[in-house]
Amino acid sequence: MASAASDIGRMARKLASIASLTDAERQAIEALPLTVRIFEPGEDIVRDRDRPSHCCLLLSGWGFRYKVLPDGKRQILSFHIPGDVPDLQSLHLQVMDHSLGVTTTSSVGLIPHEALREMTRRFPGVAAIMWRDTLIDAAIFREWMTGIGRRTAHGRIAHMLCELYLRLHAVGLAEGFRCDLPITQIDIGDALGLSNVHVNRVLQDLRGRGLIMLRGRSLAIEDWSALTKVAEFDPTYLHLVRPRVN
Amino acid sequence: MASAASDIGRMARKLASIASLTDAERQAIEALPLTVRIFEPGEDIVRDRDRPSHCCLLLSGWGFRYKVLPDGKRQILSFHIPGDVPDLQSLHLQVMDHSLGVTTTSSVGLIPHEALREMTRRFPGVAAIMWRDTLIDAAIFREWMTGIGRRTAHGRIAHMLCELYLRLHAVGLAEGFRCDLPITQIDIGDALGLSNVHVNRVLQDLRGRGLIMLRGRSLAIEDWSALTKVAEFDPTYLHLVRPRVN
DNA sequence: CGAATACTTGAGTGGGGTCAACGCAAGTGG
DNA sequence: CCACTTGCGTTGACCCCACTCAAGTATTCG
Repeated sequence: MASAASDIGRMARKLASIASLTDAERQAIEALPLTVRIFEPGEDIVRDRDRPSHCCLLLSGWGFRYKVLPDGKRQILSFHIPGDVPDLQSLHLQVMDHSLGVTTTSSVGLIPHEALREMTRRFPGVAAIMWRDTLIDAAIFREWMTGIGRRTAHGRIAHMLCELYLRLHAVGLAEGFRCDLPITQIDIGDALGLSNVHVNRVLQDLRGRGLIMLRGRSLAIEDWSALTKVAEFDPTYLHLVRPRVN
Repeated sequence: MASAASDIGRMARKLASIASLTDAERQAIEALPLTVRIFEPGEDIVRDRDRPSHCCLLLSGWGFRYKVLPDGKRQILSFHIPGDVPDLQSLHLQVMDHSLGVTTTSSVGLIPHEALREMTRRFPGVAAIMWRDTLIDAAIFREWMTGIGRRTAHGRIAHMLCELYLRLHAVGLAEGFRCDLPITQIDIGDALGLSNVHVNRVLQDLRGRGLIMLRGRSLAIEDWSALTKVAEFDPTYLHLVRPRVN
């Protein structure tokens, strides 16, 4: 099906942004079987303690991984954009230690573990790239941890905006320092260990200082250089093959 | 060399704590070439931005990974105990995005990337287990992130003590709720996003309430059940094959 | 156009930070 | 074997960043 082929092409494009793919490898990826499902905000794709038999390729919309503490506090662990496979880890960790949800109506392609395993057997190069993908995932966790532990609220928020723009840019989903940002201020707070109230005040400050424009779900970075300075942003940790902003 | 064989046996034991190994796989691991080096506290094994050609197997002592922000603030990302390969990721991420140091005089076995790659080619099962190891690494990052972002200082510290004891126990380095804890209160603070002053006060409180005994570098957990309660500790995220405390 | 959800603003508060001083133990070297 | 140093642990006083609570104002969507 033409639509399915182009759908899974997103995954190839994502992987190509972090490593180089041979034609054979790209074809192997594009031959993966895919069952498409739509998820609505509030719905979980996978839940804490599940034992999934598929991985989820995000085709459109945004996903996020999160944990909920006994007292109801939520920590968002990562945001995911089209092309990402947020639960690739489930290939080797049977039990989910967190949940996976969506922030907007999203289209998700389910890929059976068995198909992925078969591909890694036949194409060890793809296995290495997928391993690399999960390692970059971990590198982003490390950077977030550093932010939450040691950065000010201003630094954390600025840093997150820089990261998201760069990741969107790397897969062709942002250009000219503009992008969609389909997440609420509550989400941002839960991702950065802040209250929504404080997120709001900091965003207003960043707007007031002319660093960003943010209305509704649309972000424009008006002064990239100043924003990266506030964020102390260094993109090394994203391990992109071509880490350019424009 | 007999000593080298038993040294690298630590790695096999560690991997056996998170997955089952066949005899052939265990032998392949034990055949890995190893150059042993001693590191002193304050010395770095690998530095941010390095491009290592070896991985480091920790043989004795404790290691830790960390980032330093421009203003000098330090965030410790993980602690590592004998049997761990803290920079396994460097096999697929050329540039280090953080540093690796030791808290005590430590003995480290350097394994050439090429030897590891050769092993993954010949033993895809070992490759899968090492991949799994890096995934558990990431799972621990997620749990720490959640702690730093959403737990109180008491919860964070209690949680860390539970985790470290369980990991030591899993590789046979702790028994009877007692273990060495060769890290300073400054280290704990830098790991959990707290000041050393506050770490000190919380530790005193935990001692005063009879949950732990901590003198010098030796920890005894006097009330495991109460400590896990304060920590809201659930070991699922460690993905141990046999997650028992005793 | 009502209902829900997100965003905004203000006032008051507290957990944990900072600063500074001191105790104590383990080197270390003369 | 003692004087000096160094690093870690401990304590007190003060304070601020970010939280909580609460109420009001857009948006969005059926």
